Amino acid sequence: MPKNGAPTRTRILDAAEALVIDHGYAATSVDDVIAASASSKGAFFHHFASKQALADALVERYVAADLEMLDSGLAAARAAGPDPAVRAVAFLDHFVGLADGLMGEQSGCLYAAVLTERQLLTSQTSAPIATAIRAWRDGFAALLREALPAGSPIDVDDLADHVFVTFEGAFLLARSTEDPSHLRRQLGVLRALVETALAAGPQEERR
Amino acid sequence: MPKNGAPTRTRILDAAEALVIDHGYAATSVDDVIAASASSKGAFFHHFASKQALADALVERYVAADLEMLDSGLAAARAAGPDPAVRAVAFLDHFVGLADGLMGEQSGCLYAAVLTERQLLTSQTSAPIATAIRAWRDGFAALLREALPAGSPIDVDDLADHVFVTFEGAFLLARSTEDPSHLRRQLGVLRALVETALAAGPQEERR
DNA sequence: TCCATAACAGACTATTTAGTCTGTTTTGTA
DNA sequence: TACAAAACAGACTAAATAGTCTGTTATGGA
Repeated sequence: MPKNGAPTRTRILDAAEALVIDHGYAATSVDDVIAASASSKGAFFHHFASKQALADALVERYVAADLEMLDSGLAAARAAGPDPAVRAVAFLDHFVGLADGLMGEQSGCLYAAVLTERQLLTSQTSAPIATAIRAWRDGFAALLREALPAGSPIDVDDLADHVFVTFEGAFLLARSTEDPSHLRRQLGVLRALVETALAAGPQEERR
Repeated sequence: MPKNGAPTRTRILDAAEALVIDHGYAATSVDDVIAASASSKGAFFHHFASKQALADALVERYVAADLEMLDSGLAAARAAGPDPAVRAVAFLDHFVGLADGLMGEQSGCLYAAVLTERQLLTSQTSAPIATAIRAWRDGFAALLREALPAGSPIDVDDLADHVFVTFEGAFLLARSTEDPSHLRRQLGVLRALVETALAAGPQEERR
């Protein structure tokens, strides 16, 4: 029996992730997670010291996957050619293409669930999320810095943060309207707006 | 004593709103609300039949205030002059101006708290939120329809929804970074992007 | 001037919840 | 081939939680 506990741990994490994204952390009881993962009290507290430790592990795994998704976008941008504006738009296009697939699996984001509950904000559980947000900003800002016309009134870091803002806002919009296509549509809006902003010539040459 | 229970009811709603926005609905106990509002079990269940009924009243009041804020933006747009593009940008400018004030009072949005918990989504509590989102979309879309250049690839409804998306995304960003200025900054980004998109001539005349 | 009732106050209860504790079953390993 | 320990299984517990119930008090209308 003690050959390998990893599959059980993964089953618990999978069930907990789905439940927390859908119901929220406080509204998800340990017994709910146990039932959904077909495990037991013993199994749960063998793998996680507390419900808090589950939250930590959940966020850690989710952030790792998120950073991989960021990297795939940065790779797509580099593969789009040498032009900075084309690269920046390709970065956004990459996620427009992924959007429907992301919403198919589970129609929500763990970040939103964690960030709306103070008990998770104060307990270092959310610290990796702040790191991920920073990575998305820095990654896209590097692409934008070379692409934005000189004299643009738009702050590069703020525009880079707008990718995260669009993701999270679109997840909430999709939940309220029960229309999962909103993630793709909102990322498409951002793509179109950024493309126009990058196409606009240097501000001082506008007539 | 039974002169008027409205002040007590308001105190309970005020305390509950702050707690739910900060901690989430499930993480806020009725006893927490009672303590924060300096009332009692008797007072609470005299004014609200259940915790669920509190959530309903909370959302109803919040939506009413939100729709008033929308109207103030539409009024500001009309007051900005006859030019459709100027009006649309003035609408966004209005909220850029309000942003820091909104974050000062309480650094979060009830919508995000409600939309992340399934139990509130299934119980009609969140229905007024969907109505409010629709009102924001329709209100801003009407302004945009006249202002967007012919042949723009951007869907008017989706761009209109992006205001809600920016608000909610920015609230989450602000909570993660503990920097309340993000609401103003992200609304500023949206304003600048929309201004550029509206300034871009009709798509078929671009060279 | 009553007195029905709105507006509370607070003890009490049934259920839920996170976490504990005692066992049991397999292994990898000495 | 013992055997220490990982990997569970599940009964049990103390605290928290939503909601109830019995009072009490002060009005405003008949």
